[in-house]
Amino acid sequence: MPRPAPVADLIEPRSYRGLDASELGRRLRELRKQRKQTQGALSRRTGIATSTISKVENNQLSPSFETLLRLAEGLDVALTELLAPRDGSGGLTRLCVTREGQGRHHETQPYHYEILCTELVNKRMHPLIARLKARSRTEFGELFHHPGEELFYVLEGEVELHTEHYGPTRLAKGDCAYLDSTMGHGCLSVGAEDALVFWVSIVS
Amino acid sequence: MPRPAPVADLIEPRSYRGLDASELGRRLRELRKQRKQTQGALSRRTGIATSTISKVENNQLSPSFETLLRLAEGLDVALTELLAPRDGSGGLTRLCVTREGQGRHHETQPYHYEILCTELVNKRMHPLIARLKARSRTEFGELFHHPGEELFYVLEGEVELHTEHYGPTRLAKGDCAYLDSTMGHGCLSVGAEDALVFWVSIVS
DNA sequence: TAAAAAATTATCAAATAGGAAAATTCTTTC
DNA sequence: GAAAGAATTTTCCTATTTGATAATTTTTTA
Repeated sequence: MPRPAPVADLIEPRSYRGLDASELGRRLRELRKQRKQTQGALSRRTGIATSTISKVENNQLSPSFETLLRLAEGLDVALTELLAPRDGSGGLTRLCVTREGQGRHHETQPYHYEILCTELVNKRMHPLIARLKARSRTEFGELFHHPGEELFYVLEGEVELHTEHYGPTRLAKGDCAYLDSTMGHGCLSVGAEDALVFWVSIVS
Repeated sequence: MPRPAPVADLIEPRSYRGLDASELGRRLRELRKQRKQTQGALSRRTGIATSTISKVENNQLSPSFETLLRLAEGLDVALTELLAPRDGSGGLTRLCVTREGQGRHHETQPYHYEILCTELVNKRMHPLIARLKARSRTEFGELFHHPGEELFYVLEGEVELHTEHYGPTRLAKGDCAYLDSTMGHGCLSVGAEDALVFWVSIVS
């Protein structure tokens, strides 16, 4: 049975600022106006009564999932676009720099991790540098698997990437791999020295 | 006025596959099981009756926005995570490898890009290698700004990172920076040779 | 500015969601 | 494998949402 990756535990999930119940109406009206649609037009496109649309826009009722889906479709937006307007205007500008060797170090069986930019919480991607200690498939143990995606770039040494659904692949310095983390995966060092990779992971 | 980054144009927006009405139940149950919660436990956390949770899980009713919000909160996930599971949690296992120098090359004024893992669409992160051509702030021109977040790791040379809200920062080989892309930003080479960075960007 | 048209909101009946508790199904324990 | 316990589903009833239509407000036109 695959085990969850230890990184996943170290990574605090991104705090999401979605709409709260009282903002949905404003948001719906905003999108509709943007598209220069009237309630009537939106009603025709979605089959939802104008009276209902009015009540939603005025936060007088909490529409069902069905209704939300039809509204989003009628506005030609993804549901997430309706419910979680991308920020950017939210304007929380941030910057974080980690100098070579100054990350937070963390030891696991097959990898030594140096986790980078840990001062910055709420980031969506999680960069780290991993030194691959395992040198054989058996030494690695069970493959990791967890929700999300990850990619890595080989900085030093030679890597053998093992996954659940593909044959082992060799990667040399300068090579890059991208994979779906739900698929069992794990990296070994196969060169003379332990390999070093720059790794970026995104959860769920 | 800041200009949008040319990378943004090259990156195909992540194709969003939202849930349709009949998938919500399965999705809710999946998340709940993942967290090893019972309907009873989730009920206690959210104040929603187990009977209601059961009906939602079996697609016997279409929960209101209120209820959706409370369910997401009780599961400790963003609403979007409940409603729009990323591919990958859907178990579409994928792998993509790009060998050194084999990415898609793309020239812009301040950067030469080599975009990696382009065969894989629908990925959330976008890795590339950038050679920094600009050597002064004026040569760079307007700072880039676009929705999303990005990080980079210095592979060669010396980098000066300019941003809208922070003073310029020098980065040497092995250093890593993480930033909010909505803030104006741009990198210069300040060493003897053009600097080379491994860059990862995530849009919206 | 008055009248007409369009858009939005209020009203009320019908349909659907949501909760309490009983009934069932699934797990554990002996 | 039966009994006990836990988890889930069903039942039944109340609260809320939804749609049709009427009333109101806003916009357009003459």
